[in-house]
Amino acid sequence: MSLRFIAHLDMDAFYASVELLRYPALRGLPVVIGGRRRTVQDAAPDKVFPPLRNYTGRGVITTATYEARAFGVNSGMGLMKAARLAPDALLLPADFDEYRRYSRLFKEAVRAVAPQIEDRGIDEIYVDLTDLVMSETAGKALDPWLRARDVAANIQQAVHDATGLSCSIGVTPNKLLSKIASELDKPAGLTILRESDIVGRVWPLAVRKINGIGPKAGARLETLGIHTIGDLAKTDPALLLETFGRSFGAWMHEAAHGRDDRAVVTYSEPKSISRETTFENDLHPVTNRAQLSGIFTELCIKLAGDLQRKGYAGKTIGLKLRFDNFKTVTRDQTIDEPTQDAALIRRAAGECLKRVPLDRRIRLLGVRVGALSRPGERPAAKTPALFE
DNA sequence: TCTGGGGTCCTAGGACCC
DNA sequence: TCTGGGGTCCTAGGACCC
Repeated sequence: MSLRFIAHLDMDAFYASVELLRYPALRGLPVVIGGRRRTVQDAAPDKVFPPLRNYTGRGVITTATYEARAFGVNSGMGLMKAARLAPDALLLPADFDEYRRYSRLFKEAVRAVAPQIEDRGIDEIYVDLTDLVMSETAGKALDPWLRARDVAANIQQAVHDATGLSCSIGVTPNKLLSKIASELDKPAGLTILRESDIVGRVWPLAVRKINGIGPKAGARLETLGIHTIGDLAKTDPALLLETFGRSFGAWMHEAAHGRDDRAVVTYSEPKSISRETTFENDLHPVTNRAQLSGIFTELCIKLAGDLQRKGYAGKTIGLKLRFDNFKTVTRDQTIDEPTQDAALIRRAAGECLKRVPLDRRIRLLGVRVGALSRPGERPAAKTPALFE
């Protein structure tokens, strides 16, 4: 594949930064976002947000300001644990509508500068800058990497103008490296990595910095004595294939050498839509049957609403249960026709539930619809030819 | 005092068809 | 009775990501 210029843009402490725009007095203080969702009461002008120390419940941190992160708290951490580390940090409820609004704003601002965008969730995107960079430098004695840096700086400025928020950008020849690069100089960083920088800048990093190597694979690599990306790059590929399987092992080897030819995908259809909820207290399938049933039906109604609003129907209905020991089971069932109807979803999910042994308390219940199609279109109608 | 909610992708076995 | 080689769909679980 010929040389590309791929950017990864990551908003800095996104949810927390949006809240600081609304509550500038909190700037400079340790603040975490998490727990329950924002309610109308939270909008009161004299609203005082409580310190973490008094928190009870099952919430986790979705974002923390850099001042809060200094106490060792981070995304995904239980709020109870975070309260021990940073008792004086302020806890704000999450306001996803507002974050989505800012998400649209920053993406529009980027699109005005560079239109080839791949969505990676609410606060990050990949941007393919290749055409922009090449059209300006082709046939001229300009270093395309300097041009790429200028474009990235323009994007950061455009995002700040549109939202008042900062972001960090990495620009490299591919998505894998750009994802790593954007993290190297947060917040408000702009990091350029060329192929010749891999050994010096990427190899010293922990293997977990590779997007796709998570807690499990990271731990297994540790036991093999492989700590850094450089260690991984120098590992005999045969050992990786043996330990992690043909596909994953080969991918790891390529990733460690900074090789990745995935395209920036500017549009994709959703594969599934789901709703799930964790209860404040674990519920017993017999004793709390009525309550569970009510929550179950409500999830199906919300899910049906999501499907209708987004214009999808699906024919694989899935159920998810998490028990008090955190063990998770799923069941699914494919029905004859795609649906977006709450009652039909509820019925199919109810059938799934009958196939799960219920001998423990339940902490989470979820419903999912997959095999999506747009109603009106048949899902790739397969009319089997009779004689073939 | 553990561990949210919404997703994607991969693997693997079995059914079923040609 | 034993022996094939695909291909697709369905289901369950798990790793991983934001």
